[in-house]
Amino acid sequence: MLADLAAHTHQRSYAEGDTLCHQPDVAHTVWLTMSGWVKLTRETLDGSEAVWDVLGAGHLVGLETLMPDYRYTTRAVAVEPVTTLAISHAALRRITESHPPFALALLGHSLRQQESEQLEIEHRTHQTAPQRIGCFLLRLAKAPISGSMTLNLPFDKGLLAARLGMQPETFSRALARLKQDTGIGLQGAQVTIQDVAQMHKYVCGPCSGSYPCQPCNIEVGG
Amino acid sequence: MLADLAAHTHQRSYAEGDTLCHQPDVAHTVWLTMSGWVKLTRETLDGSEAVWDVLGAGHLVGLETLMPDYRYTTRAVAVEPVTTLAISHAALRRITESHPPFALALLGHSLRQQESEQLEIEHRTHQTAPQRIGCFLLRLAKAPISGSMTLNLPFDKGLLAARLGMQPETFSRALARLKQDTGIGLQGAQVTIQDVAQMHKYVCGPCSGSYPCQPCNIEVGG
DNA sequence: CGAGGGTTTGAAGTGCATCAAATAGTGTGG
DNA sequence: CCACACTATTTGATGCACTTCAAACCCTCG
Repeated sequence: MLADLAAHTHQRSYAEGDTLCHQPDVAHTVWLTMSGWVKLTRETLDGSEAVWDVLGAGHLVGLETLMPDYRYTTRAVAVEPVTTLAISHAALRRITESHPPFALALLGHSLRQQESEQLEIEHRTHQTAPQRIGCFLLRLAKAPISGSMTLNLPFDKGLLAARLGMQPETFSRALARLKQDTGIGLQGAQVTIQDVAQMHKYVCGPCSGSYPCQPCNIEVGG
Repeated sequence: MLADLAAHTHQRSYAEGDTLCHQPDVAHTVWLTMSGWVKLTRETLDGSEAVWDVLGAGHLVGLETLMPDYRYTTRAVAVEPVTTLAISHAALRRITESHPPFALALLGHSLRQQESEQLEIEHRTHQTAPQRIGCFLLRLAKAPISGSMTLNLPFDKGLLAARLGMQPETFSRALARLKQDTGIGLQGAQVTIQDVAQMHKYVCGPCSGSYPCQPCNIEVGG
């Protein structure tokens, strides 16, 4: 089975700005991201573009196309140089339908993804902008329960703002507010969290997820 | 296989206010709703309760428990008298693992559910309160592309407000605003949409979903 | 050096939440 | 059948968070 899958999978790279797939197209490929960031966007009826998610390494792009009508529901664009494993859509469907353990693994993936999306709704509904940024930082860092740590914002602030569902101006002000409220250090794209436990307390009150907020799309490796 | 499933499934009814499952409990049952409304809620860390969804007939409650650690992620409470098919969690897992077509069907269900949740995020992020109400009405009505129609709000306005992620006061004002903007008729819980096409135009601009907004949890029958 | 995109800052406006209170509606016991 | 109690809903007044429009600043790169 693995051999079969491998036979229909090829490594493929994309440069910054390259498009993996367009929103309403019939699927030909499903990707497993290996490195780099991929932006998922959707076009709204009134013509604007909404950033849906930004995926790091180890995520599947286009899995929704396994079901009729086999069309991509988002556009995927490389935000920086990206390497992927490109899996033939037809082969993936065939293998999924013929190998029960594989289908079960995908079911598990899908259910976990759902949990992640439910948390996303909680975040957008109940967290303030500074809290959403802090939440993102904690998840990005895979932060331990306590202590301090330094990390770098993984892509530019404008995109991060869109990913968190806010305007760039709001992001800028919210980050300043977060600094004021929790004493984080800011130096360009570098952020230092003084006290992870305090940040958690500041951030996680409105959510139901137990910390650390497991289901997070922003993960490097996996 | 169906016989096996049926052997571990029993019809079960709940009165208004009865709890089907609690948030962090290990699963024993998965329910298929047959009639009545079931409210899904989550408790946040700071102690308040957030309404996650309100399910009509034909929906699965607790499917997320198929994956480790086999715990319910929400609390489910009957909002009115409810009838369900209660499926043994152990049996469902066993059948899912041993019957590939069944696993595929669940995978399909899960992927569609994901699509539904993605639309929910769009709604909460980009629609105004009046638009969210209009969107709900259109989906509730399985509205045709044009014409007019009358329908009844399926449960009380306070719960509906929570389901749509807003305060009761906001709901009241937003409904009045929707009347002013689109000329709907209001008489208690009865709503008359004068012009479905116009309502669609008023409501759907900020979303990417094609109308009619298919993935909707509020469906009677299924 | 100059152009252009990313980022910050300022000022004003919108939408929703919150607190408070009035009103409508519903079920109960008398 | 009515009065009461209680809840659901509406209405008013105010505040906060985020958006929007505008402009300044900064930084990189040709």
